[in-house]
Amino acid sequence: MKIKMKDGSIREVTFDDEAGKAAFHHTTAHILAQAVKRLYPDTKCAIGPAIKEGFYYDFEFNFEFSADRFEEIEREMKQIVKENLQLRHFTMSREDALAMMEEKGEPFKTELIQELPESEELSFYKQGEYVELCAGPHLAYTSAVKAFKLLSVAGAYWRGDEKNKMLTRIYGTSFPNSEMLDAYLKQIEEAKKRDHRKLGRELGLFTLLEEGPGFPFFLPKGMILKNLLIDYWRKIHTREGYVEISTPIMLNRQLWETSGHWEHYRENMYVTVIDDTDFAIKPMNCPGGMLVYKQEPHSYRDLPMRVGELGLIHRNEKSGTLHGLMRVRCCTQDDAHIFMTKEQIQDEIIKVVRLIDEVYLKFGFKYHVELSTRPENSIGSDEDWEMATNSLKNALDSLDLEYVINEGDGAFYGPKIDFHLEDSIGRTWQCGTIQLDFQLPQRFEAEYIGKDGEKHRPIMIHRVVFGSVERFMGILIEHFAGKFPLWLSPVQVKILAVSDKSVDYAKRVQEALKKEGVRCEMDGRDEKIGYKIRNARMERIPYILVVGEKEEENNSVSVRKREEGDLGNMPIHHFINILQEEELHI
RNA sequence: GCUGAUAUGGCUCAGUCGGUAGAGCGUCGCCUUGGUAAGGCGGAGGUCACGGGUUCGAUUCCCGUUAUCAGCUCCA
Repeated sequence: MKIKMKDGSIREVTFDDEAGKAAFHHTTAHILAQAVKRLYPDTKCAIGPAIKEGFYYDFEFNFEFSADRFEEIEREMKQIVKENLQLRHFTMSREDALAMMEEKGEPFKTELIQELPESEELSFYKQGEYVELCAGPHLAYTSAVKAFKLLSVAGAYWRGDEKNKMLTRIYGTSFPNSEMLDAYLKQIEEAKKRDHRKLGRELGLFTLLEEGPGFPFFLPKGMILKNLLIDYWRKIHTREGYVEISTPIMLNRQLWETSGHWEHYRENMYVTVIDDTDFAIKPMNCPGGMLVYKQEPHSYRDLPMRVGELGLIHRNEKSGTLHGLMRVRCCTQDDAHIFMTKEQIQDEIIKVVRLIDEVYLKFGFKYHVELSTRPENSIGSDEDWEMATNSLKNALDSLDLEYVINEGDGAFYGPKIDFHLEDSIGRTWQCGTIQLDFQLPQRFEAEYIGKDGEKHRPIMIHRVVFGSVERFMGILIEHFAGKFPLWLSPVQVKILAVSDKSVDYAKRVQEALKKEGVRCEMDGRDEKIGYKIRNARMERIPYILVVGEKEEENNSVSVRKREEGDLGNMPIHHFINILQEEELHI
């Protein structure tokens, strides 16, 4: 297909090219806006870009808009596609453009034009009666958009600022043919089946109740999973030279004033009063960690000190942001604070990046990295911020890691490297983070004695690998669709007795497996074997053992593997070997 | 927090244009002793999220609250 560039040139692209796909979606957004203007002429148009899997367009309607109107709009869009309008590019002077948008009554467009550089000729695209301020590129004709669908409607702030008016955003997607559209819609449906909230209920992992919005309850099987993740975490952190501490959940106001949280994070903190003194439930572990560091004097020989803490933190997150285990009000951070000298910064950051990479690789996660720089609401000197930011940059560069820069998104005390993981429908969630902090050691007057016998100020890294155990579990559940690797499965083996004649034998098999540390359950219910298999399959158990009179005769088990199906009959010890070869425990 | 939508047994959902509700799965009991994805019969289980209002009467209509869902803003 052909697309028209801003300079008037024509390029041949395909839907598989990022640029081609974006132009395709973007053109569909224009078709949507044109249809909306035809149907509801008083509607104001804001912006309508292409996004990863489609497009959206923000409108201001003068009536209450709902998805009931999608059908009507889609019909008009089909008409526009059928009309096969040519998309024509042209430029206009600023004055003419302003006059035109004034005349058309498009205040958002007027605002956009006013902010574009004065000298520049403004780029427009026109299809039929519809004209749009737009840098393009676009498809040459509307008829190329053979298949599209409006997907959802939601509010969105004008220019992404919550102080601005809220507009109505319509999301949709489009493809060169209806087969591709159907395949996409089907894929979305499939992905929804992996939603950790749904699987969490089905597999009995966790629950969220109205009694505690954002405060998850972990059920026995979810607790096994959580504890296994923590076991793994402890194992690798011990190997990497970390020690572990635990600090109180609640500490007095004075501490939070010292750390700066009282001033910078107050609205997210739960506060209570004890003996007339304000106490805050910790939203972060660092101040407690600082107090531990200060318990005794330190020598440069002690550094770097890597101090881990699986800290239970509470944050008053806005109600509309809560999302299953991904966004909660109470979670366990797999935190650690590393105290070190300036010379050790680079090395330590590299070590942490490598550790995070190792862990994500272990689970087969794809991730992307962002470097977040100084925010507006920050503390500390320009020099410190520059040095901290450069240290992070240098570490990433020396590891040859790709990253994007997230301007102004750092913590109030320092810049950070963030690791983002994808959920089942492609939303990304920040998990691991490495934050460099010069401020807290100063505020707490942390010290170490140098080689020169003088007192020096250590530098601090805050870092998490999982991020929060809860969010990581959410990602994990969706990534594996509940089919966890053997070592992580809450139930590794389920033994099914063919009939109640074999229940005693099934129990003996269970005992034998338990001796090897296998987490196994036995289903001795008065049900047919096909039914029990179906049940165990739906529970995503890695190995199912069918045992009946035949097996009892020769002390064997019939093995059914989650991914491969029936493996046939074998002696119990042979089955145990199979488990051990597959990584039964970490 | 904002915009919109939703809230009916443990789960997934019907339903009532206003006259206090139904299915499948699950659960319990009985029958069945069954060999690799659902055997049969029967029983129990619901203040229709919560609080107001309108009405002779509200699960149904209206208002408010809470929670959930999608997105925005914010964030691990």
